[in-house]
Amino acid sequence: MARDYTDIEAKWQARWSAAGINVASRDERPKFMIIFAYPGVTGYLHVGHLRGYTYADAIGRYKRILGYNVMFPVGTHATGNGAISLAKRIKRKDQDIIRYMKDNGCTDEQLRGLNDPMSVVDFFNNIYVNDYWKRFGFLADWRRFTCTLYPDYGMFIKWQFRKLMEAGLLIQKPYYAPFCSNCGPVAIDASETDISKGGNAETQEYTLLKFDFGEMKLVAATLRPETVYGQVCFWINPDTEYVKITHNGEIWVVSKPAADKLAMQFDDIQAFGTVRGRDLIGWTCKAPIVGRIIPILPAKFCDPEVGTGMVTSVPSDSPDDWINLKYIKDHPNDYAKYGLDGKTIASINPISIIKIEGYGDMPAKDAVESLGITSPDDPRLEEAKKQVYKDGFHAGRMRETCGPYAGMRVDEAKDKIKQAMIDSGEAEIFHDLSEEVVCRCGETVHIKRVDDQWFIDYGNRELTKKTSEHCRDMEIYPPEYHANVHGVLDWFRERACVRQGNWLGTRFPFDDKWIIEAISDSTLYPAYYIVSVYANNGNIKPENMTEKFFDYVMLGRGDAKEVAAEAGISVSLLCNIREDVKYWYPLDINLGGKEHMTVHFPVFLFNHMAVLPEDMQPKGIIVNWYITGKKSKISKSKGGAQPIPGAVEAFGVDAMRLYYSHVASMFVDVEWNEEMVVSYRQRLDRIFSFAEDMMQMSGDMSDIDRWLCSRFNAHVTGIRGSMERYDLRQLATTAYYEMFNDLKWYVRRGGSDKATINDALRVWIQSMMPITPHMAEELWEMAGFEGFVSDSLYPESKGIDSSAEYGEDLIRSTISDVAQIRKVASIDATKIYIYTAAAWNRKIYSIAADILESGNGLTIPGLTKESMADPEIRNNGKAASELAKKVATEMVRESPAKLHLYSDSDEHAVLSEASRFMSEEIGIPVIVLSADDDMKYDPKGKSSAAVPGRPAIYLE
RNA sequence: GCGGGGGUAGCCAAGCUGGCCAACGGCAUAGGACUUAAGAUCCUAGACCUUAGGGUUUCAUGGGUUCGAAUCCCAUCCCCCGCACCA
Repeated sequence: MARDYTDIEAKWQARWSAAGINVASRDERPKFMIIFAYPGVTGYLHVGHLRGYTYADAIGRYKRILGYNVMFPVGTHATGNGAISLAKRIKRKDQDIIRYMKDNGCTDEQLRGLNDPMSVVDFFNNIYVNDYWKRFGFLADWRRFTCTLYPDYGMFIKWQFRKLMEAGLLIQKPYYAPFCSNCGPVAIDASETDISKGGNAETQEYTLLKFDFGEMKLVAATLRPETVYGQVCFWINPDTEYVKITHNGEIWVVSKPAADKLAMQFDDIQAFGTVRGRDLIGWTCKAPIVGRIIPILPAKFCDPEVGTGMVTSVPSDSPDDWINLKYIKDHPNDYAKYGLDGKTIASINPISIIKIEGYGDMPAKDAVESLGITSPDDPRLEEAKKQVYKDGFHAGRMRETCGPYAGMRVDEAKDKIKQAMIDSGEAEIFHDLSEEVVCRCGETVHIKRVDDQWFIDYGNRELTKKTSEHCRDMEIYPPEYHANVHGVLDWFRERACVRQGNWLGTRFPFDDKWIIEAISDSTLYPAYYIVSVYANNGNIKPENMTEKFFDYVMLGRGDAKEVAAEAGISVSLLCNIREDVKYWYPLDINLGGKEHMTVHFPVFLFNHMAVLPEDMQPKGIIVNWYITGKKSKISKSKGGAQPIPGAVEAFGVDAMRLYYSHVASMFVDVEWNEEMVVSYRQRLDRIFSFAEDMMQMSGDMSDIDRWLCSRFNAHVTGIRGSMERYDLRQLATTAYYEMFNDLKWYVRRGGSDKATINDALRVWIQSMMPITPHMAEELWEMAGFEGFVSDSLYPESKGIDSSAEYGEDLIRSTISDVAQIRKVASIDATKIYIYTAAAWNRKIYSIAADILESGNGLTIPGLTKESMADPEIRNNGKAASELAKKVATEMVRESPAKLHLYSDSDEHAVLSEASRFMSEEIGIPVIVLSADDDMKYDPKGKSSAAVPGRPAIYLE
């Protein structure tokens, strides 16, 4: 039973390749261009990644048999520092990485070659193409393969940026970037590519509040500038040594780490002295905005590493402040050593500033008390703080103590108060990370102000509007994303598009010190696949790819002769490429994982709109969800996931492709489950054997042949309809279950006609080809069909034979009714009598059909009256009026054609024909009689219950 | 918080432009066929009740719209994801 799928796969992959059916060249057919969002080259992929890629191939294959000229190109994205850090780690023989590489099949010899980033990229490019995509039977046009680090690709990116500049979408402004003093800019993300600690850190915006203290200013950093009206004291860590710095003509006092951080964000910071925390305590300072003179108190919780190491105190709304102030008030004697007298301490009283539903005057107090916090060291203070902040920010209103802001919503007041203080010189803005971030080199990462950072202006109103409008006409799946993408586009603002430091990528064309970052160089690239084939075969070199060259081939700008001369290529080549672009673009489908919904897809759309004309805008997006591991996403960096070569070996490519396609819709995460894959593989085994058996049959035509043809025509219509929506799961259900079941029923019913079987097999194999192409080719060949099924043409439906289907349904439902009666009545029958309905019954259906056709509407009185006009019907009196009533109520929404099936079908002939079959199925002799037969055997008078579609049954 | 998605029978998972739905399909389960046996395969059953093909109650919970709702509306509870220089 077990087949060698590996051999079958290899055989057909080789034949496809030899025949070049994967190659996409311009011709007269309509085109279809599909890509999947290329993966970043960051290591080995696992079985989950192949899900989306497989969908792209299956869709491409389906379009191919519909007669489209399909282009399915692939590439990889290697921009960034992934390859750099991988190469570094291999070079320094990092044990984790060596083990990871070896576990995935990398040999020692290969490892030795992987000590520079480009070797790493080439190594993985090779694996992706050969071990993954080709191994999965993809009909991709391999000649078009490209990678973001190829020089020719870089020329295209430079051109893209020149066009963005031309469109006024490149802007420069200051930017606050995570920065390592050794390595330059670093990326902070959960996968921790650049850093060794702090992947979840966020950049936070602090407001620096300046408190007059003699000629100096004590500077506190706060995330809640709206609470300044509640300031009643000032916290300083007595054990910290603070530094004095000058900035903008002012003298500031901040912690030493804060001074260093400030120096990265302000140009003029000069440190010139120190001041001990304990020396400041007991004095007073003047709070901004309120002008209140407040005492300086000691607080150990002031961390010199956070903010400025000084904190303004708003006990009404800050649980920390509340509990600390309470502690001091309760233990005034402990503070005498700081020169604080009890009277001063006692005079400090919180000021109520924010009204929140469900809280009293002092939200901080309520939060602290409801959690039962009594000590300043309680770790639950963090929770209390979050709760108060959250409730206050979203549900709070400023009280009358807040001057001009009284009555305002807190979220609104926050920005206004902050801005007012900045305008009056009482505050400035400072950026800091929410937790410690450490660079891979060991240095702590801080936020640095970059003045001349380049951004792509995705906030541009006109661009957003045009892009958003275009999306309405696109095919975007799932539909939820089609609805939601507008929101995502609106939400986009400027986005930093270049960076410096440890980075592989294309140099920014307007300033060489910048390198284009990883999102920005992977948005317009589908168009480049049209050109890459000419770069790959050597017809055109990177130096030929001038701005005018791309202007001509992408935008049709300029004069062919002049452009060709300038670029140094022939006019015919130039025009040929231009024709290719006109033929292939726009892209029909860009398929990618759900992680792309908020970043890649929007910028993909924006860049197309910004650079290319109306008729080259993308037509479709499909988003696929993940295959996950137990409990968590199987991550390529974590290892341990099922490696692809092993899985392919164990299950076979087709079984995996069927698994991806059928186990769930595209739009839901699925937990990887080997048993499922095995069960799909078994289904393929069964289909294989069954199809082989069918090929051996050579019987005669019978009624069941009409039925099978009709069913398969319905399936063809169904598949065509589902695939309009790219619904591969429905395709799989039809091809691997419904069609299979129908064929089994056909055989069970004695079907064996060679011609019918041939037709059915042809369509069946074609229907399976998009998902299990290798098996399909094998069967196609065994059945003796010409050429490749991958290269065949899918038929149109030849129509439905509803009377054949009606007859077959009648037989099935009769068998099922018999079974049910036997079960419920627990009768041990020895013979079964089936009575078909009397002719007058059918007449009523016929009359009902006429009424429906006339458009008068089917009603009980209407049908009864017309029926009773017929003497034969009237003779049956009550039974007739009952049936008329039943028909009128049940069939009121049916089509006349359906009613005619009831009235015109010769049920007696159908069931008599099938009586032997039914006897075999049921296991007891079945005798078919007609209610019209006066001489029939009918001891219990059951026959009168027979109606069309439902013969009477008597068990004896 | 903002934005988005979801809760379906033992498990996974379709359906969700309202009626063809007791609800596709798979896995697991039970009965039968085949077999010396096991396995594989095939058929049948599958919420509950029912001695004639019938009935009753289901699609997170509670309301509502409708002749009719898993499907539409409202409220509640619970789960998941994205929030930027990260592809």
